[in-house]
Amino acid sequence: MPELPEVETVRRELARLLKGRRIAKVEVRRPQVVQGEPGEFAAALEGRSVRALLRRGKLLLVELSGGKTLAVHLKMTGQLVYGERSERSEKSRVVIRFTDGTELAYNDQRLFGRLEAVDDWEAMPFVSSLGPEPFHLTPRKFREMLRGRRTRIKPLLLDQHFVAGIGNIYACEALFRARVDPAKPAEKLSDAQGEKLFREIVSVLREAISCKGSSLDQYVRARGNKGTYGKYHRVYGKTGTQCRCCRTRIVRKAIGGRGTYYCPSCQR
DNA sequence: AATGGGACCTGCGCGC
DNA sequence: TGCGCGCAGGTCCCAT
Repeated sequence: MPELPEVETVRRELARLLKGRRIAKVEVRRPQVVQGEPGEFAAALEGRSVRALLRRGKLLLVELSGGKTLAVHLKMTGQLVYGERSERSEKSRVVIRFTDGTELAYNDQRLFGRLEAVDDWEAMPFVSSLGPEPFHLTPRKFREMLRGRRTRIKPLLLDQHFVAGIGNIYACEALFRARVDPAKPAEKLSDAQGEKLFREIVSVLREAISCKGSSLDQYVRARGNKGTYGKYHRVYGKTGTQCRCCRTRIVRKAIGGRGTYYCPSCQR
């Protein structure tokens, strides 16, 4: 799923749905998706109430009473779905039941995602290694961050140590909109290109959030419904369709091992 | 420092 | 119809 816009959507929706609810019981059906001993994981959460929902990059944080936080990384196919007991599926790997009988299910087809109960989420190694949030940067700062970076721009955008929250879809879409070749070394972007790319990153992320994310395969919102940004994708998954600017066919090519969609004629 | 490959998993669509 | 292959929105770890 889940790049910044999808995680942010789930964060906003779960904030309304979960705040104030008290956890009665945590059922770990697949031990490998929780960090540490399942029994300890469950015990750390049970009896606590939901205070707030936060996000850092693609990591979702459920802040609980008594100083604990549930950290959730959805990776490729994780879902957090709130509802009634009957809404569980066979892909529900962890089920968190609240005292009123409603549930938060963690569903995951591929079992890559992780749930962890922590005391200090900001001290998590994953969190302290993250780059800045895109929304906290400016075009000028972003452009300066590209200086001296000889790596190709697209893998750099996907590097969470560089900037947090951008994934494969939004990297491709932002590069297309900025007309930047995904294989171009980052330091070779002109100042204008660097700033343009940053503005396109921010606008594509904002537009995707306002559409509640892109539901291509597994990603769903907090009540199980889909995000609609996929219909606005200009290149991602669009191999063979015509570029909206120049009619050249969009191609897919692996760059840094990841499928990359772009217009070979517009993007320079 | 940067890049490439494999690992972690399941399941879908495609070509033969 | 069935099978094998490639591919999938993420991240980590290792080798070069």
